[in-house]
Amino acid sequence: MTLRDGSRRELPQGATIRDLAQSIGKRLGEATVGGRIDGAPEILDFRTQLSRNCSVDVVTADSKDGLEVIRHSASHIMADAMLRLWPDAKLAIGPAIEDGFYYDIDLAHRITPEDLPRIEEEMAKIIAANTAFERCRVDRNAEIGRARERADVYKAELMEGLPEDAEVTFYRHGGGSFEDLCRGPHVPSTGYVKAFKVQRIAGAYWRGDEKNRMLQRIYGTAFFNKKELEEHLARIEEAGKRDHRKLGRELGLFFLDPVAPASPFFLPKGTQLYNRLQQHMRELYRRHGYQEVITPQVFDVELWHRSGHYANYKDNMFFTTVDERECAVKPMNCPAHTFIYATEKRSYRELPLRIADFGRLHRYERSGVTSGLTRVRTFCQDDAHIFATPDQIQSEITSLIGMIREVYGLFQFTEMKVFLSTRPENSVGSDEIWERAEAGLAEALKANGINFTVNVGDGAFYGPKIDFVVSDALRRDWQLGTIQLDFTLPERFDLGFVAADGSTQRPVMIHRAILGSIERFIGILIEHTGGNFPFWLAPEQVRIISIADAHVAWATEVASALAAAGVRTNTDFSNAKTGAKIRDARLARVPFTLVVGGRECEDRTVAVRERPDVDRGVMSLSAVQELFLELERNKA
RNA sequence: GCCGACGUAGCUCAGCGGUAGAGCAGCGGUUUCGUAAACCGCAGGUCGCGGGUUCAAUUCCCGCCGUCGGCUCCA
Repeated sequence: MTLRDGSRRELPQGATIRDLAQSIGKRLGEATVGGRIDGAPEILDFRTQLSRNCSVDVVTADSKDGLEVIRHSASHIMADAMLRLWPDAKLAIGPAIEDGFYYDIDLAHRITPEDLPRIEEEMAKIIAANTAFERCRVDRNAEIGRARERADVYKAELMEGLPEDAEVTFYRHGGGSFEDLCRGPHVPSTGYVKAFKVQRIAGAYWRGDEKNRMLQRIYGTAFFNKKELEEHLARIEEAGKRDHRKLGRELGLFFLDPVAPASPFFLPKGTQLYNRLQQHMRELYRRHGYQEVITPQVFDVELWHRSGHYANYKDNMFFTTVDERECAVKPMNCPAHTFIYATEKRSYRELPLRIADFGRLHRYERSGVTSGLTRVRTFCQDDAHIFATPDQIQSEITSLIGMIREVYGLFQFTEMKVFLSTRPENSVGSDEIWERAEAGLAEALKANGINFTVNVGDGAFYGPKIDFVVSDALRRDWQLGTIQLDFTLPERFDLGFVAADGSTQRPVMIHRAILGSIERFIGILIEHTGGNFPFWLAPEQVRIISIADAHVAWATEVASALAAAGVRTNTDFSNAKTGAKIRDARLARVPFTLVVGGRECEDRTVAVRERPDVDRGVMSLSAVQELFLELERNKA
């Protein structure tokens, strides 16, 4: 066998992954929970027999892959615990997921939060017993019969979904007291699950289909050790503190009200942030050859029939009747931009034509899916449509990737994942057009040296897309930017340009957004920064605090000078104690606090304090002005 | 939309079949203070909305609306 590090080992015929690990060291043997053979993606059971001349990656409990095995085993243990508490429960599925695991069960008893500690107690007993996870091959048809007899419909259905000749395996623990249909792998024994928590209850449809019965889903998580579990739980708690809905209220940025469900009201501070972001994008547009337009809000429904939105998107649209004409509020800007394009006969010399629009969009979202700023019914995107010749696609996408990297870097989103989404079921356009578009995007990504994952069937109805997903400070993923290629709308709206040879040709449309929606981006930014926006974005950049009434005159002079220089300044001349005013400024996440007391009045200076807790010492008025202008210039 | 939980003062939360409470914020006053909360007082609520049960409902039941956690969907 060959090991990951390239070393080779000889083992007797029939040796398993674990034997191999044992032969290297006793501790490695014990830590082994599975393995990979010949670089295959699946993790195999540690009992898997090795064939001759294979290469093996040993998966140990403390690795990332091992964690997946631990979590999967924890989900079995949780299922066992629930069956002990409610013997009539029917098990559906229980996989390991990103941050833990879940198990879907069908149970007459409504599980309540009070039940969770009971489930944990049962699980602890099962783990303390430390019984082996045994793997057994079973006869598919016999097991389907057995499951049907017990009315174990979910397992029966799962097995029926497997091919006739599939190898069907069960995993047992507790000496056979619990068994479950499962491909595995699992840890050697229940005692390997050393740190777990049962977290919450949710509803979930069987097989994710809302036509099916709703099951009860119990979420939990497990880690290699207690310390990692604690860290994870602490991160969840920190995320709760940074929740943009909570900070949005505390910082006076925005609020929501039932009079307009899922439609945020932006307060003056939130609006400042909103406008500053837009202003930044406009600066970027100026450098990249974009032209901004303003387009209507409500259109005759005929437009949406023509664009394909009515057929493919009407469930997400708002309709209204005006002068007996049926109209729809725009959910996207693209059809309007085809009209902008078509106002003139276009020459190839004008292309690429880049049309940007901060138009307000409305999309009807089902009541259960809306959330804070991240999923709303009215929003605006940093939207633009690029009308280009087919051979300009590559260079436009390359330039877009550059813009995207620049913008995300500015907000310190350092990790970026890229997804290429292909043709969905509901779509318009010919196979040939789709193939060309998908290949075009893939090529452009490759040309830019970008690693990407393909999401089959996840494209927009008019074209394939590239999505850009960033990781925030708490390692949560958010989709921001998108680039969508569209050969269909230009056809539907019969757009053309005159080529160099005098022939009329069809342009391609590139739909693109970098921040995504401004609303959602603000929500993400609040959580990413915990409300500590960079100086250039902060709604209130500086707060000036007087120590006593005698200092108000000089403090006012400082405030006026800064305000005149364009710095967003507030004053706190209330009769509270200095400590209390400092505290208020901190809680408001104001980047700079200038304290003015007797000494400062005398020297005509200010005492500068920078968030989070840096004393910048005493500075002259001109020095702080220079500092702030510098920060603004550098977008720091 | 579906499953579950929740909805009490501007905010965070307590209470509970018998006239609704705290802290913070707000307002008035005292204090003029040097880097994370001075002190005293006042005011603030048809207990989400509608119906039902009851002598009596914020409390129990039903419906609706909204919020939260998920499912599905998605910028």
